[in-house]
Amino acid sequence: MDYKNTLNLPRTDFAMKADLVKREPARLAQWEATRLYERIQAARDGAPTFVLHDGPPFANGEIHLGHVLNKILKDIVIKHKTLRGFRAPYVPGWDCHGLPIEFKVTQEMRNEKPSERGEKMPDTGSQIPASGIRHPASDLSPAAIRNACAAYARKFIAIQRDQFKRLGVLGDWDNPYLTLTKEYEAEELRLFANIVEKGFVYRGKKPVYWSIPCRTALAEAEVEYQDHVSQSIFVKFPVLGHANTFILIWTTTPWTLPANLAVAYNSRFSYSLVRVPLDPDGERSEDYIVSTMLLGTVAAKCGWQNYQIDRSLEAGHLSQIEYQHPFCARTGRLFAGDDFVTNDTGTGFVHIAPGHGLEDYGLGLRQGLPIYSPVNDDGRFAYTDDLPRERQMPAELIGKSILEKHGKSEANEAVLHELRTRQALLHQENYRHSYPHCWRSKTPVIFRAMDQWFVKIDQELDARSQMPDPRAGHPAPDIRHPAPGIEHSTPAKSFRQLAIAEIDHVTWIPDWGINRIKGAVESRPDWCISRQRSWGVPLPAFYDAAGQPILDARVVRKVADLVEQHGSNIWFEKTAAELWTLVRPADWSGPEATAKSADTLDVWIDSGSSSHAVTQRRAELRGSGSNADGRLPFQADLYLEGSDQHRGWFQSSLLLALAGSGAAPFKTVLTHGFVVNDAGEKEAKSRGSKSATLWVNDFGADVLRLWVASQDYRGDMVLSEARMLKVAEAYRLLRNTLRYQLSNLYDFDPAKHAVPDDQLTGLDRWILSEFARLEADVARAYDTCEFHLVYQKLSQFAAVELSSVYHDVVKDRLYTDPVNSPRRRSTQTALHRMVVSLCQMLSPILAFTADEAWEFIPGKPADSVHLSSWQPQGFNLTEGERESWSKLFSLRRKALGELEAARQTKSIGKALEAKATLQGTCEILGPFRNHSEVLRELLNVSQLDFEAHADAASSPGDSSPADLFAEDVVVRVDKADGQKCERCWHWETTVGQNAQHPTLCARCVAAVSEQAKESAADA
RNA sequence: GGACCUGUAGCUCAGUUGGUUAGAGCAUGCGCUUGAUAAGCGCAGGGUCACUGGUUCAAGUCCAGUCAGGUCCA
Repeated sequence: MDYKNTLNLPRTDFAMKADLVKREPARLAQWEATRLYERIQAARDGAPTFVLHDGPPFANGEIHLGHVLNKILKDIVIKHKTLRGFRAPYVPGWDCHGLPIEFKVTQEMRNEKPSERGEKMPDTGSQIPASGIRHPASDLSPAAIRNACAAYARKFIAIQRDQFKRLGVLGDWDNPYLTLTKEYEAEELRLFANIVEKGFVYRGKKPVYWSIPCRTALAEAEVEYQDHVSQSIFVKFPVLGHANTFILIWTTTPWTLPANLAVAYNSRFSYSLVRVPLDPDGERSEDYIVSTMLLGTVAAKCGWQNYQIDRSLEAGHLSQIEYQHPFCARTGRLFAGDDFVTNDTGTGFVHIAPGHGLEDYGLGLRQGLPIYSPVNDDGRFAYTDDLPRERQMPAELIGKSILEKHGKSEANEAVLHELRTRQALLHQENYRHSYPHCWRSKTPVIFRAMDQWFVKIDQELDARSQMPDPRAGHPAPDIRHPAPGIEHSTPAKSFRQLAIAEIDHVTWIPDWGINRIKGAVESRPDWCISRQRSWGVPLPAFYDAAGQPILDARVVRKVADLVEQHGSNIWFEKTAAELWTLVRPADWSGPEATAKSADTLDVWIDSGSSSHAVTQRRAELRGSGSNADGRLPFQADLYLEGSDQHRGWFQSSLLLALAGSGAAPFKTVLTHGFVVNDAGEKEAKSRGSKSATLWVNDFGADVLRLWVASQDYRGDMVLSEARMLKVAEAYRLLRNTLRYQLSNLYDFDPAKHAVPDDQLTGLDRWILSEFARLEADVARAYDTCEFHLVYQKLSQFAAVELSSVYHDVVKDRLYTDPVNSPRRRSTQTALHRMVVSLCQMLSPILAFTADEAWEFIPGKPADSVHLSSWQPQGFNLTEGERESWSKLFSLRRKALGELEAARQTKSIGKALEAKATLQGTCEILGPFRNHSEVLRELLNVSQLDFEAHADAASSPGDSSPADLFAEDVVVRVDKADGQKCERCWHWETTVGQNAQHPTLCARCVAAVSEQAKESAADA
């Protein structure tokens, strides 16, 4: 007889081989077909909400690993919150405007239809690719560019959406938010109107990056740093009232000298007045002021011989000095610039041209200097209205071009000539450094002040910008902090201070995030929000006949209404007069508009407005403004992005929401690091890194998701082939754990067979108590968003408590006990509880696999694991149980050692061939004797014997009972008695005693007979 | 160059308010099993806790500096 058929061997259709690359798309299709996301939302109707607001990726190109990391982390959060019973909607978004798209599109348009776009190619004066952006001097109409950009963005939105979905990210993919929709643009303009109304927006002049060949301002993202050789020069600036005395300034941009209006020193440095002989006998000499620290190198470079230090000068002296510009008819003064005047190169004096540098601009602004930038759009010297013409540069310089050709520029040469003829140039050398270049033309960019629109950060808040505290009026015990309103506490002086105060009302994870955001807000200059671009939301300003700007909140709101109806193209399609007629307030008393702004808004205004354009506008996201969810209408519970967004989206969102509505748009902000390769370097396509989609195609989304969960995202996350192979190993461990449990539940119906807690066997009670601890740990790790701990806890539990202990031990009872034996059903009860909860705990991470396994659970509580809710239940053992398990496991460790030793000497193979004999005093052996069958199971041996010797022989003295175990027990391993039972493989002395079943042990004879009886009864 | 972050076995992570010979899983090696089998079990090896100084009776843990890597800025 083949007794194998009488065993309850495991069965399941849950495959061992994951085949994720095949299986996942099928499951995805099933989720879509059954509208899983919508069903989840419906199932959570009325539940407490948790709103994670999606930061919009740029709708440009395929997704990369950074996107993968970010979206999976968000999805883990959403799925976890859903699992815990929250209604956690996820509305994905895309950032659609901006130069990268506009550039790509205009390039394509030019390449596609060279004949249709007119033949006049502006003369750029250098070898610039014809495709370079030349807007506003463009030959393409804004409307045409905008339509093409929109199509381009939508194309990539579709591509990215499918790639995100493939990762297992559930969300409202049919209704994402796009910054290009008219609803979004309208809300953005309404928020902008609030900010205008409160007096935050002004028109001013500030240096921006300017690409001469492309004739356009560039954003930060559009410049790239490259090595460049500049002319480093030391220039004599005559000190007024002291003949033959000069400040020695240093610059690497000679062409900015005509714009010089001041000189900066460092008030922490010491300066020296140095007398330098001009001829060998010292008849004639000149006095120079330089930094004492740099005196040595300056002297060496200038070839000074026999110079003497006359005296030292401190900040107090320097601030008194006035100097004569070396070749312009004007004078200037010295100011402290401690932040940027360094002691490592130069002379310790930096020449200041407020129209040509950020630091210069800042200093100029503080000191009330004009933002003087005598350079035109072509990059040539030109007079401006900032200074009387006679105080500006000599006429010979006008028209000289700054753009370098073959490393030289007319403007630099002319300035150097000017200095040489006046004997003001003391030293000149090549200076190699990294310098910003235009990403298109590859030429060095210049800093040039232009009229731009700004959001003011530092100016004192006037009455208009005082905002009612949106949190006022609610007792709001749920809101952690007292309201920050100006009227409620010490008045904040500036918007910057207000923002920094508001940062304290937000939870930052990890906690150092607060330093990053504060640093960003503290150091940021006024926000330049205007761009000379087509692909963006129009900056809804007008100009009157005198060229004075008109920006009025009522007008902006009317524009918003127009945009809501027609889309923002209307701004570009209609004339200024037509627009003005449509939006002019009835009671308008200001000057009439004659022109409209051609600027668009910075894309950071786009994405930064999403708190209002999305969270507040969409019903499923909107905060109640009450204690129910503790959220204001535009507030989300969580923003989750890479740490680079402290300076980006976190900041723009914070500033806009605060300026417009008086509070931060998020309650918690969580940030993560970046994906790097094996060598710890940033992953980049240019380095030949494997694309995100390839990773998915090679390993499956769940393995990629497990990789995300496996590492601490607070630091950088290493992704490599080798690492993924290891994660795949861990995946298999988890999958097999689920498979083992499912395969032993094939005949289990929880409704019929579940055993109550108090009737479970000791071993099952033990594992359930361990499992309860795991659940508590995992729940805590999820709550604190430490997913790597979830991964560690789950995989270690699967490996240790389950695979090497419980699953291994329990096989015997599951396979060999009669189907309905209380012992087997007890164990199945435990397995069933665990597999339900394991699937749930894994489901935020292994979104596909957990749901796949879920299908095989008998009597599962919901259709999909993602519809289920998880509430960890405790499971308490009695104190006595705890104590005895602790003893039993300690003895198990010891016995396994002895069994291994026996295996080494080949006296046994597997443990079932062995008989273990415990030797010790009666007192010590007592507790083990009471659990002898449990212990035998734990050791997986066929027989367990006890040999007590006299207590006196090895008196443990006054040890407490808890100490009385393992160490004092000797374990002896022998070959088991009797013969191997064919059915259960135990060695038993009862084998051969039954005539009908001569190869079975007594226990198996009973089991077989019982089963035979049952099947007879069934038949 | 500045600000911030990270640095514990080959890999991923623990390491509670500083307190005995620094832990776990995976991987590796050697065995066992072949009724979870492209599975499972056991045992073993493997760490100057990045480096250097300091505080302390005692430092992976606190302080300072250095190095390497990252992010953001210049």
